Amino acid sequence: MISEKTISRLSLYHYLLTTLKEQEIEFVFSRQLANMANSTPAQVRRDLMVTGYEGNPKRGYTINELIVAIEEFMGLKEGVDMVLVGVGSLGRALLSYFYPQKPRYNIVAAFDKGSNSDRVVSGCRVYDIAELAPVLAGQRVTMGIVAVPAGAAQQVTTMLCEAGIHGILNFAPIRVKVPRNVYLENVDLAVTIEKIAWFANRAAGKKE
Amino acid sequence: MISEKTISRLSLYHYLLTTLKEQEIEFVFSRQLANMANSTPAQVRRDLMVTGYEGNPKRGYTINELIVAIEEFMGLKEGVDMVLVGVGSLGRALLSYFYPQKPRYNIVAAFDKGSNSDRVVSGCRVYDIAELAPVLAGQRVTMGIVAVPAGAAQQVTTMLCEAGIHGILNFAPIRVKVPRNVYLENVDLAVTIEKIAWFANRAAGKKE
DNA sequence: TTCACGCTGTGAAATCTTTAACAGCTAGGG
DNA sequence: CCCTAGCTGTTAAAGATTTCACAGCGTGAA
Repeated sequence: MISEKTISRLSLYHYLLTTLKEQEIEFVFSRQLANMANSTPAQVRRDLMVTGYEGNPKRGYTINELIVAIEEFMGLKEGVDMVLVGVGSLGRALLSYFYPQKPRYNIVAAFDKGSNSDRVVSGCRVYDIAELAPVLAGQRVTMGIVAVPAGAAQQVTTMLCEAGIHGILNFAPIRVKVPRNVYLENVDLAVTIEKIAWFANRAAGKKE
Repeated sequence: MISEKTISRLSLYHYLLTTLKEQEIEFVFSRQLANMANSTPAQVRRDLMVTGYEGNPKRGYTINELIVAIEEFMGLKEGVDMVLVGVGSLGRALLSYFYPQKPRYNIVAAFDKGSNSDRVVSGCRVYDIAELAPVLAGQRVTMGIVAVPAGAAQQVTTMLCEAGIHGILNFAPIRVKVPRNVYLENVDLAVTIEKIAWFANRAAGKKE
C-alpha cells in the first residue's frame, strides 16, 4: 500500500528534479535530494522504490530518467484539469496563480453564484453554479477546488461529487462529507496557523 | 510527546465547538465531534486527553468548558500576531481573508520589495523588506508568512529567523532551511494538487 | 434506592511510517 | 585486472499513531 505521504514526497522530488534539470545537472544522489526536501537519504530511496526506477551506485539517479519514472508512476504526463467553485478573493488568487504561469495545472471552468458569474477572470470563464452539471458533463475533469464560505461548502461539494468529480481540494473551514469513492483534502488556514503558533511558542522557549 | 496531528485536530475541535456553541448547544459526545471532524470517537477522546479536561459519561463534554480547556492548552486566549512577506496575488488574498473578518489572526505588518511597498493593503501597512528587522524589533510577533516567489523564499526566511521569528508558514514551492529552533510548515499547492489528482484517478477506478 | 445503559478514559494491540543496517554493485585507480 | 570507496535497494527494527476493548462511572427509570 502506498501512503499519502509517499505520494506527496514523490511530487516534491519531481519538482526538485525539474529544477536540477534546468541547471543542466545530470545525476543526483539520494543524499542531495533528501537535503533539498528536508528529508533523509533512506526516506528518499524508499520512496523511489515504488516507481520501480533504479539508480546507479556510482552515479546516483539519472535525472532525466527519474523524472520520467515519477511522471509515469504518478500519471503526470498530461497536466491536471480542475474546476473551481467560488470566485471570491481566494478563488481569484488561485486563478491568477495558475494562469498562465502554470500550464500543467489547468482550471478549465470556474463557478460562482449568479451575480458573480458570466465573466472571465484570469482567462477562465466563470459560470453560474447552476450550470455546474451541464458544463462538467462535456469535460473529463477529475478534480474540483472548493473556495466558497463554510455555509455553502457542503452543498457545493455534493454537487461536484454528483457531477462525477473524484478529488476535492477544500479550502472552507468545515469538514465536508464525500462518498467513499471521492478523495478529499482540506487546506484549513486557521488550523495551520494555530498549529504553527503552538510550535512557535514552544520553540521560542528552547535554546536559541 | 504530543504530535502535530493531535495539535491540528485540537484546533479543528475548537473551531467545531465554537460553531456548536453558536447554535446554543451545551453538550457534545465524542461520537458527534468525530462525525463533524471526519474522524473516530476513540481518536477524539485520545486527543482530548492531552488537555486534561474530562467529560461526563452521561452528558458527554460540556462545550463551554471544553472550549476553555482547549484554549488554555493551545494558548489561544489571545489571537495570533503574524507578519507577511510578499504582497503579490497570494499575499493580498491572505490580507483580505484575515481583515477584518478574522480578528483572532492579525497580520501586524506586511513587507515587499521597494516598488511594491509604502502603502496600505486591506488595512495592513506594507513596508520595504529592508525594514523587516527594525519593524519587528518593536513587536512581539512569533510567526511569519512567506508568500514570495521560490527564488526569494530562502533569503526572506533567513531574515525572518534572524529577526526572532519562531514559526514560518511557507507558500513558496521550495523547501527552505530554518534553524532547529524555528518551526516550519509548507503549504505547497502543486504538491497538494498532484496528490489529489493521483488519488482521484485511483478512486475513479473503484466502484461508483 | 437500585439497576441498566451507554458513555468516558486509558492500557494494550494493531497498524502505519521512518530509520537503521547491510549485501551487492559500479566506476575509477593502481 | 583487481581492489576500494561509497553508493543503491531492501529487509528488519524501531518508533509513531490509531484503533480496540473494557473497567468504571453518572444519570434516568423503576
